[in-house]
Amino acid sequence: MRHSKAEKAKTHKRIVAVASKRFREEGLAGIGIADLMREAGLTVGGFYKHFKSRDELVAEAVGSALGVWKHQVEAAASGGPTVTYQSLIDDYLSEAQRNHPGTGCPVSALAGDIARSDKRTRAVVTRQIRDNIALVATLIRDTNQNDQGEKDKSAARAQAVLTYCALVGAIGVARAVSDEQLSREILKTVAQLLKSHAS
Amino acid sequence: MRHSKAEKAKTHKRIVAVASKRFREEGLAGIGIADLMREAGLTVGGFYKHFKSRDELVAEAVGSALGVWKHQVEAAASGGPTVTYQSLIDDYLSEAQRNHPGTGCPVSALAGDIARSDKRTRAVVTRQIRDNIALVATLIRDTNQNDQGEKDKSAARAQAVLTYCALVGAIGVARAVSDEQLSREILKTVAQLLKSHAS
DNA sequence: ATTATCTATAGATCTATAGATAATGC
DNA sequence: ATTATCTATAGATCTATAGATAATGC
Repeated sequence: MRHSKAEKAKTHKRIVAVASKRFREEGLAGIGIADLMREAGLTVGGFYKHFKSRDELVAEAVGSALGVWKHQVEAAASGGPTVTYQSLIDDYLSEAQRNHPGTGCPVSALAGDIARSDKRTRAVVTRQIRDNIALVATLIRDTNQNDQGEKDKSAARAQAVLTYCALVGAIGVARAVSDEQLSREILKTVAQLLKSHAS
Repeated sequence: MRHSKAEKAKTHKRIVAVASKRFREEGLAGIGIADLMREAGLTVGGFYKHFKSRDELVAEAVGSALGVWKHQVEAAASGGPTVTYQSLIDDYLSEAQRNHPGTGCPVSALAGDIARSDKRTRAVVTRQIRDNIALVATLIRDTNQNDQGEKDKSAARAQAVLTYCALVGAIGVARAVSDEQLSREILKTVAQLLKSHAS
């Protein structure tokens, strides 16, 4: 019945991974502990040896989701010249991302829930959002290579803030709308305008 | 005990008004029927003489919230030259709007929940979002009075889509973030860039 | 006679805890 | 001895329904 400490750590990660996906799909209040544990191959009773409360899992799962997302973008960005500001936008606003909130950016899927969450969750999210905006700003400055002054640095940050918000909003609205045509128009239009504004 | 049909209609509106506010504040799953009825001065038992199910109230409350929001903007817009594309942005991205989701745009507060809602709710939302985008496009064309061609019409619509998504995203992110300074930077930056891009 | 509201409650959740079981770790 | 997991359940929800009450509406 009992597992080793190393096994427990693995189990812990599995619970967080399941929660991180299912919270994005169902909302932070949309799935219960029993269902999450079952999907992780466990039963409800073991939950509280891993987390003090449900809210603690929420904070960890949302933080993990944001961390994984940022890590993917960073890894791709440092991997070579194939990932750019443009490709980030096209990827973020793709129909695949829209159709699979469980593996996408947690801010777009959970912004409303996060705003209503406790201090810890919001603190984790705040740190990650700050990093994400900085990352977008870097991509923008990489795109406009001839601009290097302080003025362009703050302009790049401003554009990064707008881009980040527009991405989050566009995916959110595209998912909310039930008309496929309108949904696609939103994704395409926002992607196109964001790309043209940066250059 | 029993009220007249006219009274019942008033009661119905009161329930929808309370739900419309509280859903935006607490999320679509965040408040129960008993609490909503109590806030409307009623008890839980009477609920199902007004709605076939909780989901029916959700659809009606979200639709009502969007309708009221659009009506306010339209009424202000047709009331005189004081309401413009610029003032809409400043109002939407004000700290007052950020701090009071219960009376603000329901899409920014509930986008995630709406995407997970049933067909009826999403159909209502889709219609209203379409109207809202068209409304923003009209305001943009009023701003650039010398542009009247077909080309500018579609450019105005594209800009309206971006603006709408950026507004929704910016309020959502500004509410999620717990650092007041970052939150304010987001609101100010997005407002400023949106206004400068339109002209 | 009909019905808008009430009180009360059935049945289905969901979070958190208690206590048993069996393996790890000292 | 400790502890990671299990089964079982207490206690607090929440949606929806049943049946009573008293006013409207024909």
